[in-house]
Amino acid sequence: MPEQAGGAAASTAGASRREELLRIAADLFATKGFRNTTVRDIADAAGILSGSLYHHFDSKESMVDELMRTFQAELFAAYDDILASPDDARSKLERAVRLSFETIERRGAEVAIFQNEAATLGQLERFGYLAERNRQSRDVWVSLLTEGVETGALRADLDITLTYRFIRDTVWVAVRWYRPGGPHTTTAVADQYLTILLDGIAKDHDHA
Amino acid sequence: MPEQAGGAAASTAGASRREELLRIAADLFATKGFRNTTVRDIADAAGILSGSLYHHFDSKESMVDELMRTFQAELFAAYDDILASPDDARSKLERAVRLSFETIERRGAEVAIFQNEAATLGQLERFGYLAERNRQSRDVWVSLLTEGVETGALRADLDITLTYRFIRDTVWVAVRWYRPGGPHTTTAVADQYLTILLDGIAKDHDHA
DNA sequence: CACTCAACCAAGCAAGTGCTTGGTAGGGTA
DNA sequence: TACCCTACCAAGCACTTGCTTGGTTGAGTG
Repeated sequence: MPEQAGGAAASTAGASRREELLRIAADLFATKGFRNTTVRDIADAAGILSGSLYHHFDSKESMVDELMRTFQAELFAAYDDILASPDDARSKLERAVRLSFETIERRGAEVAIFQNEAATLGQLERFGYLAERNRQSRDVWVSLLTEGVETGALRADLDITLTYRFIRDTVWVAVRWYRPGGPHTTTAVADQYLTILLDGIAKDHDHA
Repeated sequence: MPEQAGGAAASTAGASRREELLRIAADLFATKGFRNTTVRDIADAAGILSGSLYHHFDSKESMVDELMRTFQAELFAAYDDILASPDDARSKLERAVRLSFETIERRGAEVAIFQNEAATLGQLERFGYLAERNRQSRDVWVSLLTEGVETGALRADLDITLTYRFIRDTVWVAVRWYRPGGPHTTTAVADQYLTILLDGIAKDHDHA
């Protein structure tokens, strides 16, 4: 009788049922939005009834909560790795950029959810850590850029704050159009962006 | 008796009540999202009851529809101006970038709504023109970039499609953080972005 | 003065929403 | 055999949501 199986159920074999449901929810949150996704949507996609979700999770809210917490923990561990490395500023900046595009590939749903829902969810006390993570992230980029300017690797006339925002916007909003398995690899995308970011799109006449 | 006036009512004096309500709705759609904004939210902000909105509009959906149609018409008229100008490719590209940031200042709510809801709304037949406008916009940027490469103003090794996406993402997503009356003018923001986009953030050692 | 009309109110309906409650099936374990 | 535990079902409650309907008000207009 339980041979319904809506759609994306039998994918992750070894994972627990709970993780399986979380992934289904993540994909729906990412594509339809959190508020716009009903518990019945999630249940349908999993092939169960909506009430059965509450055997695994306290609430719909705690599903995003768990998704965001684990995602942020993973991401900032990677940031820490970069910051702790002995590389020069330019190399670390490059690594940070590449990390973003790779994260979009590996954790696309989580990135999309964070991009689209952080402002709304952040108003709830429970999700206060999202704003805190935002500050942390800004500090990472600003310190890398500042170090780059101070060591002479980057131009001295940059507005660090604006530059940070431009970079952050571009590397994360790419989640809207980047598709794993599509025409571009994350490496190709990162290469092209780093080329533009570092040297610009204008033809350098003085070199020709 | 009608001295309720929730909040942002008595702003546009000469405007008709209808336009006033549209603006209130636009601000709410932009900050809370379309689906996440209820007709009661809009009515409260206008100081009336939710049912009274239906004296002015057919539905909540037709409110966004009207907002998006007039916005797109205005924006693409400006694009056409740029395309029709006799300037060289680099100047036209600069104008297109500046136009985006200025549009964020003048029509911030509409830009935010389009950025956040186009994917969701676009699935409805009624909003099919949003996808069409997206294609038009891409064509504008791609043709400007292509002309730039062909005339030698831009580097020949650019991936036009990726470059287009990077530029589009950065100039439009700025609506998330740019605040009119804040620390930066649109001109300052556009100047800084054009500097980075054209010449990059790396220090050019060959010039020193 | 009779009439019109834009703008609104008061009340409520039908559909959808998150979540609860009490129960069941079936595999493992003492 | 008796027990337990995970994963689920069936039904429904309380609330929110977009929208409808019939009526009211007050500023005009012939």
